[in-house]
Amino acid sequence: MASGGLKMVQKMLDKLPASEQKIAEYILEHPHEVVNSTVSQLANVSNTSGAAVIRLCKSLGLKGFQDLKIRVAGDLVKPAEQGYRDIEPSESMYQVAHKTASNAIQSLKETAELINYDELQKAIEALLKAKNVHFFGIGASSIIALDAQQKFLRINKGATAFTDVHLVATLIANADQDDVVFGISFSGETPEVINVLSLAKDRGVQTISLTKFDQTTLSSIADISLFTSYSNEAPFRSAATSSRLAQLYIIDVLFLCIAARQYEETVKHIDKTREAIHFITKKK
Amino acid sequence: MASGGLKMVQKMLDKLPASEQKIAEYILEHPHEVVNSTVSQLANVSNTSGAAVIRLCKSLGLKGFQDLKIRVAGDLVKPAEQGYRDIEPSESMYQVAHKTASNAIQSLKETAELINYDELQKAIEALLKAKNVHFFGIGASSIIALDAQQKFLRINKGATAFTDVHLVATLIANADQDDVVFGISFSGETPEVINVLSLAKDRGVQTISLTKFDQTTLSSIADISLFTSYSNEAPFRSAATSSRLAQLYIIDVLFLCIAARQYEETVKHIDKTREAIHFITKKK
DNA sequence: TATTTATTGAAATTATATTTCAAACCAATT
DNA sequence: AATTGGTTTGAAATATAATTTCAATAAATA
Repeated sequence: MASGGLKMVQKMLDKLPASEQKIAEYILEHPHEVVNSTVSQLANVSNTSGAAVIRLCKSLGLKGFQDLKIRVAGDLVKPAEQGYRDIEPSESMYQVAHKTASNAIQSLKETAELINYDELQKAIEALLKAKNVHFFGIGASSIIALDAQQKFLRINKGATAFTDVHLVATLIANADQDDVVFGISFSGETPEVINVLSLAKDRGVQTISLTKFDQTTLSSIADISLFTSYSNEAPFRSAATSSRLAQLYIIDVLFLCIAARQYEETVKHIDKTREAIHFITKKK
Repeated sequence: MASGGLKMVQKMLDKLPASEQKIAEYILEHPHEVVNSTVSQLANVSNTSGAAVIRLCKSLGLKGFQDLKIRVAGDLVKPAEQGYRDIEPSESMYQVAHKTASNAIQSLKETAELINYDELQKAIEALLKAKNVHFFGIGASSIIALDAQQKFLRINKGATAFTDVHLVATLIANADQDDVVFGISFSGETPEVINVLSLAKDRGVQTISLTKFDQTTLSSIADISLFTSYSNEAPFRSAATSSRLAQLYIIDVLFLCIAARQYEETVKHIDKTREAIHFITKKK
């Protein structure tokens, strides 16, 4: 469970202010020491202050210093991971199939580890309360939005997934106070998605973002930010393979958490959906 | 490094005084909670006192409570669990996230194992030769079709993914001899998809199916059949979670095999695509 | 240059861990 | 049954650590 602390530190390293960076470097170099030290000890060895240590924890999206220690401790017992491998010219089908599977698995594992359960909790509460959820993504992310829409409609939650910015603007303009706008963009920098979330925020509509784990414009705008694992893009993966599975995975987790929270009701809705589809199909 | 905390607790269990034993039992039953709680929280939930908690730590030969937490955290980082498990009522977010991940991983592994490389080879040849590929799926599978379309368009392969049966019939009526109709249906029994593939076959257009691994109507109709792992449907998974990831995985494998076969060309097309998107985005 | 904005660590505050200690318990002995 | 000596216990006191606040400073922007 709790782990991935070192990965978080690594990822954020060059986006941090100087003092936090010094601490981050120390952590990466001496993870074993960190696990058994206190805030002020860490402040000392890295020539900074306790406040900076706490700030670093928060910058990483963690609850506090304890949380960081727990996660780093988790990293230290884990066997070395396989890592990502890109597809190369004239590779055998067998190799392609296996690399693809192991990249996907890697990505799922990392994404699961990176989940911030406080944010997830907030997202679930917001989604439960909302009358309508407007999913919005463009390009590859539009597919994630559609998938999410399908899922939520099945449990009788109003959901939209248009890709037309004008339409989405209309929806937001008329949105209820409890509704949610859910922006999806792997890079977190897609202008259309940023605009849509900005609009929503301006109108006081709640926003959730789903981006790669990073300081992205989108995640900084959103009230609640969810993340998938980040992996360096290599030419072929850029056509979005594992990253997309990770996004779908997060959607699944949201859906299933909500489903688990209202178990009986969900089962009922899903049964109704199934019957309805059966009815349509038989009719021909 | 730091781990084995749970083992220590287990070993000592019956040598401990009553109050410490209660705490030890709680730790063994709820290790996840323990990792994120304080001395007094643990004292409360186990109906003892803070002092007893500290005494337990010392009894185990540890330095203190922090040390215990770190070691338990280490124990919790275990390799992904095996097998499928359905979501149950009022499950914790953490459990949902991990069950979902391990189900997905399991499904991907199985699907990779099930690949028939002769059929895959045939599918790749057919797709390489085709001027246009018509992906067709309904409901959850329509999303897989859209994903496939996006991928193939990126490498300059004509691709459609309509859900309107009339439109698809039109496309097939006018299809080239080398074109491919690609039917997607997890159950393999969706009437619309069966009809579309039947039509294609009747018109002498090549057909590929993607279904669960089973004797399905769809796979028996298709010239080339591809499969994802089959797993008994439980109420919640029926909302298609892992099965859909497995379908996307197969699409990825197809795409990447084709990409690997025409490496230079693919890289060129993907670069062009990226530039085009960049251009559109900048324009505003 | 003036003005805002971000970064920083010392000190205050708050939370948490640990120790102390008197009371309660219990088993063995008279 | 009463006495004794050793355990065990948790409330309260204390010590330690984590977190927040805030004013000073540095960097960016106008």
